[in-house]
Amino acid sequence: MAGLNMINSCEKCTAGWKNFKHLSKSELETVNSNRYEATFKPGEIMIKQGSPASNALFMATGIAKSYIEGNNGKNLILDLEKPGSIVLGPGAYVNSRHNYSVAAITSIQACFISADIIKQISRTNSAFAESLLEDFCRRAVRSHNRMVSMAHKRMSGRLADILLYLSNDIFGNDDFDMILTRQELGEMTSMAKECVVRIMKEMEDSGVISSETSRIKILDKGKLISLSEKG
Amino acid sequence: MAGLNMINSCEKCTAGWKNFKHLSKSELETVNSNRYEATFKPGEIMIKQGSPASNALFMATGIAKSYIEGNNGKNLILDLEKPGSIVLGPGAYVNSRHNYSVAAITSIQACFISADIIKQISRTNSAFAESLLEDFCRRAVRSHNRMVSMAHKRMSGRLADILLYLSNDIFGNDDFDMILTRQELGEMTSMAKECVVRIMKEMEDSGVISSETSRIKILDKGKLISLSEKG
DNA sequence: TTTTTGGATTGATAAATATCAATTATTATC
DNA sequence: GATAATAATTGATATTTATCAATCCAAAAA
Repeated sequence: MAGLNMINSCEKCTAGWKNFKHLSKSELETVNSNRYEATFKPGEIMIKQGSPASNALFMATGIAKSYIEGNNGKNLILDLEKPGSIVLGPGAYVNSRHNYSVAAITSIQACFISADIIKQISRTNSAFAESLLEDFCRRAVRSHNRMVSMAHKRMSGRLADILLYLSNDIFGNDDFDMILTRQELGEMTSMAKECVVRIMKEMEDSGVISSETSRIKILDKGKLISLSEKG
Repeated sequence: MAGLNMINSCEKCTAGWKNFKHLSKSELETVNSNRYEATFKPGEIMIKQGSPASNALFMATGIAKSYIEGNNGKNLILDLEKPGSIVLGPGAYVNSRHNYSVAAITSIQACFISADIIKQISRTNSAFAESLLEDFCRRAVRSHNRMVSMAHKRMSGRLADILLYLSNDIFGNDDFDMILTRQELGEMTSMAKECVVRIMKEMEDSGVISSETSRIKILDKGKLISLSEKG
């Protein structure tokens, strides 16, 4: 199954899930021989909400979105997934179903890793188990921050939060490709796509960002932070 | 430290955290001899956001609220805590700080249990560690549901969700004391307290509930569910 | 290059929600 | 039980946000 550019083995994987550092050679080899590489084109669904949570998804390259499909046809983007992180939804430990979907934003290389094997190893390797706990907890903290942002802030504050997230956590750069559509930005901030456009225009008019549809540059991070804090 | 009515020892605790069933006699005794009972009056803060996450809080009796204190003086109630559940915020595994506060709604008996001891036991008892994971994951799933409710539903749908939660998950009864103030209902649904009043009045006028300020009765659960689904 | 298609944008308008200012219960305190 | 303090309620109004209906643009396909 190996052979693509970056992924020859878990051990040599340039994206390497940091939790794997807790694994012994033989444990890592177990994972390595039970993984399935896959590539995805933008827009393709990688994990479907409601399907059996039989696999975790390791992100080797590219960016994906985790999102909940609401019952009225609306989506809520929970988070973006970047290389080096593993997507093992909490459903794996609750009802063995994925409680959200994951879809490729960019082209993606990924590995499916059996959830059973991850659970199995976590039963015999406590350091690995603890690192799993840490992963879930980090997501919980982030999820709480998202909730506060959405519950307490008006549109400009919410959009500021997402732009700061993209800049600080996803790209590590104030100048980046806007890989999300206006619609998706809305699904991440709980606002209509038209409102995304309008608020971004306001930000551009006031010199906070420069925006060229598919490219964003943060010109005044201080102002953006203050928009976020003002709410 | 023991001696109050319900709590003589972890082993005999009538509220018993179900995860403790995975503990050996001696592990349970370790927990038992390292717990600190406390009682709280309504309104008292049990865990303060930002403080060191040195203890988990086990709920023996009563109801508490977990809530995030936003920076503009607004609170967001994340969830209610009821007897038998343990409150070990994700911060314990992220930055060793509580990332939300917990306060008593009713009178409460609780035990503080050292977070270090819980972590320690989870390192040697994998079944217990897995049950901890399950707890965190259950909360994550619930948190996702809350996010969808808040992001996709209008006020009546959000309030319907909370009333159903109180009825199904907290009291197990369609007729219950409304232990939350209108303000708190608002902090749970992201709406102004005046709006809570108005929507509840609408529900009463349309025969969905009967409401007497501090007592709620769900008269037509079908309609309430349909309000929740309509969004 | 031309056509097609889906996303982006704009303006006008409607709907939802918050805020403000009183007023009226309720509950707690003396 | 009288009084004070807190919560609930109400109506009027302002703000925020969503929706609708056209266009406009830009990338992909023919």
